[in-house]
Amino acid sequence: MLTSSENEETFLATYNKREFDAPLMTVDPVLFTYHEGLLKVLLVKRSNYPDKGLWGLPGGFIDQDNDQTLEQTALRKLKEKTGVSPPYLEQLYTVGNAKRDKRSWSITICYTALIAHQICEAQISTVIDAKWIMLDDVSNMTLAFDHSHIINTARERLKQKALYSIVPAYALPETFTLPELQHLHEALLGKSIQKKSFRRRIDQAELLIDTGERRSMGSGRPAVLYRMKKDSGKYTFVRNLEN
Amino acid sequence: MLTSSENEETFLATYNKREFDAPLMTVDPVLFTYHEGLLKVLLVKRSNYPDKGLWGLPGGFIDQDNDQTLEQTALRKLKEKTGVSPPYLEQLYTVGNAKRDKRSWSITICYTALIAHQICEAQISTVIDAKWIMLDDVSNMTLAFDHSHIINTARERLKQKALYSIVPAYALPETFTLPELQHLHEALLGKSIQKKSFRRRIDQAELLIDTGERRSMGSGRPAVLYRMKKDSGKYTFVRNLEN
DNA sequence: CATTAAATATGTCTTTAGGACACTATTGTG
DNA sequence: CACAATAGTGTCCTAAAGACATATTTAATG
Repeated sequence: MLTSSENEETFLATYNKREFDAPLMTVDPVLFTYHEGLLKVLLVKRSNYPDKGLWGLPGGFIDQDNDQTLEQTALRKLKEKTGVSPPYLEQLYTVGNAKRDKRSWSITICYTALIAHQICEAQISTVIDAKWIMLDDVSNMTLAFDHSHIINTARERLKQKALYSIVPAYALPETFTLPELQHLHEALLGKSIQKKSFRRRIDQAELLIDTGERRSMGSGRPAVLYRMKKDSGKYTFVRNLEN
Repeated sequence: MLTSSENEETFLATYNKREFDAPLMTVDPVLFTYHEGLLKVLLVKRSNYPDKGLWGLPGGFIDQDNDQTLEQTALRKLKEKTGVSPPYLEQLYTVGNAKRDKRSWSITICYTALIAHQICEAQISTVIDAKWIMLDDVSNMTLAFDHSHIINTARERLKQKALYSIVPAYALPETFTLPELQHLHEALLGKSIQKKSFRRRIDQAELLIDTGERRSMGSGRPAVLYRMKKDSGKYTFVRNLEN
């Protein structure tokens, strides 16, 4: 196909013949948050064929008239459900094959997104078709399409990031304490971290700003509240080799 | 769209109306090799509208009748040009926006691929529309679409991999020497590496098999030929933190 | 055949940074 | 005021990379 078209008119004539079997094209963001010591992911209940009634990712089709980029599609779909745009959005990977959707060949571009629970709590609690689901419960649910697999991949990638960056901090409120961040990392890694090592690495990388304020969690010494240096665009706190 | 379709028939009726403006969908592999101390990338001369006559990536449209997955599309396109399937193929990222192709909204799923130069030298030299281009020359060329940017991204990702893995070794023949591998890594990183550190890390990770053979490059002590442990599926040679 | 040049390979000391864990600091509570 | 609970630090140990000198093995040369 398209072997002999040499100008736009010829191309369009040829291409339109192909469109009858153009693949399904969607964008699927995996939005994580961290609240009350638990990792959660945003799911929505499907109202259409196929897999109607099942829970799945808050994705959808690209709106070619209004979305200029794939990221805009991801943000638009998230805003529909949460009311806001997440501060962190990064492309995860793209799945495309003939089997994942019973309708036809199907492609979805997946994103990992992070947001503070408090920012969208109000909006989400008003709609009945969107919910935060504990990540540990997701493995026991039957989700639409291959969304379980996509969520696992996103979680695995976020786990890797927890080893060398403070990207997970975007799942926390704007200000947060180091113990909070450490617990989030421990939840992602599935094991405890040496407090001293964790703090040392973050200190040396100069990724956080001391707000001067403190927060007390009941009894015990209050923890210092930090804020991310967002201007730097730098998240990693382990050295590069061979520098 | 698709808000009220509840079964396959309704869906198809609705979906077919959308197809007139379905986005363009392509797969674009960036195939690297390393030969005579130089990094090279495979480019093909476009024979069709748009950007006819410009060089670009050896990509193309998904063949829904024959490709079962996106990887199969990538491999098929590479095989058309090189005659073989590369031993390393990994998804890079997906670009999708309204501007990258003058025809319409366009999406391309990009892959990084690596292959030994000798394996496809014969086939490539027979066709006039495919060529190995030195990576350093690519920045001075005007390529089709946003292919320059895609190649830069692929190179940057491969550079990162050179810091902690021996994935670049797939750009070498099946057996290779450690000095060869080091020079390849140095070409990717753009600076010299401490020989001892490099060898120590690779030794400890046990990623290579000593073939027992040696290869002499003119004068000087011959270097031991190694082969990758392919069964292990393990490429990284730096420790994980918090293990 | 001895010497040298060139390349591969290793020995070893230094430096850096994370692991372990004891210790100090600051709060609320009975 | 003692004590529990949580936050944060001091310090020694260990692992691994950096730096660089040294040894090894080959081809080339006179």
